[in-house]
Amino acid sequence: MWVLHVDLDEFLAAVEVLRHPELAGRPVVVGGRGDPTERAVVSTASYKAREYGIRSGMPLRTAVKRCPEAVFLPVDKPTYEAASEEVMEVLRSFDEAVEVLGWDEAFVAADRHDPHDLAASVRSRVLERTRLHCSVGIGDNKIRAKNATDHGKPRGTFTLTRDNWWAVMGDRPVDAVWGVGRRIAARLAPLGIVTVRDLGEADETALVAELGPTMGPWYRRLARGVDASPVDPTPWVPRSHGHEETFQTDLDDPGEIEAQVRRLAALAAADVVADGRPAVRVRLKIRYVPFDTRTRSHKLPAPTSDASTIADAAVALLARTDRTRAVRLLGVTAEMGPPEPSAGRA
DNA sequence: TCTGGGGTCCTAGGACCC
DNA sequence: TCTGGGGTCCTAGGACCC
Repeated sequence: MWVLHVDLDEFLAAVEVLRHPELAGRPVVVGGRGDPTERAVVSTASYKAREYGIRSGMPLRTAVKRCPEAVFLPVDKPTYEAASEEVMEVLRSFDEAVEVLGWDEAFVAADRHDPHDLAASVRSRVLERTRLHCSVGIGDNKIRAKNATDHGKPRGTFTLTRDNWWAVMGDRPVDAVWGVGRRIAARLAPLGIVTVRDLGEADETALVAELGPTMGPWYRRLARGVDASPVDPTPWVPRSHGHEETFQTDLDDPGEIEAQVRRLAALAAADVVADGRPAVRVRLKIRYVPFDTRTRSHKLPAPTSDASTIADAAVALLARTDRTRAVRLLGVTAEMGPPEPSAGRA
């Protein structure tokens, strides 16, 4: 039993190059509103831009310093969503389960003895029908397939199984594993856990002491590449809808802050209405200057899709924050109830 | 490297109840 | 009242991913 992890190469940049062919081979940076003087970060840098050290998550202002001649383009969500949907349709055209992970990646079940032909077919059919290149990780489970893709990029295929897991991953830093980030890596380092092998062979009680009874064993399993979960083709049901904004200029006027909270709440409420499931909780996020972030949340007395109820709840949360400090970011999120498997009693 | 915007999931502490 | 133990709900925050 095999799993493929399909990941588009430089996805946002590649989509932009399709409609601006003259940009092929140039350093292209997609992020924010496409203005490198603004507060925003890189969503995707083309491979050419990466040669200058530009990476996802980097401030645009840093990116433009590294490569002043790069082409900066705004994030065009509807276009990428449409391109993503085309790709996912191609993946579903193979008679296998497809689990979508994001705009540019998905797992595809490969229920056969040899998955390599399927991997090759996926890459060629995606290219033929969408003109987009992708890389494919082949694994004996989802975790190994996901980790394999990095080694296949760009435009390639790589196979990771229990047989070569330690040889390929063992000496890499712990945060090379999908699901282990810089924070966990920093907490593990003092325990002498630095490599993937260190984590996979770590004493479980030490991990439980540091990371808790659930997460400790979970991270150890990740580092061993152990995963029995199936490719799940169930359509995604969102748990929440939110909007947030980092302001180009910090906000210090309370009236303006409240107006912005209402604006963001209206956007979140519109998404809730479009989703067709009422909100049960409203969360306010506020990031003060220079960068410390607080959240306040409130369970609504009753589920609602009413925009003014949601906005009033967000403003009530704002009243529970420090209103004397300058504000860099505001966000409002509406959480829906858990997806209902069937119509229960009220 | 002066640090976006969309999300998900887990943990811990306090309130409250029996 | 010099106060046990278990369970659930709510809230805030942390960590991760693309």
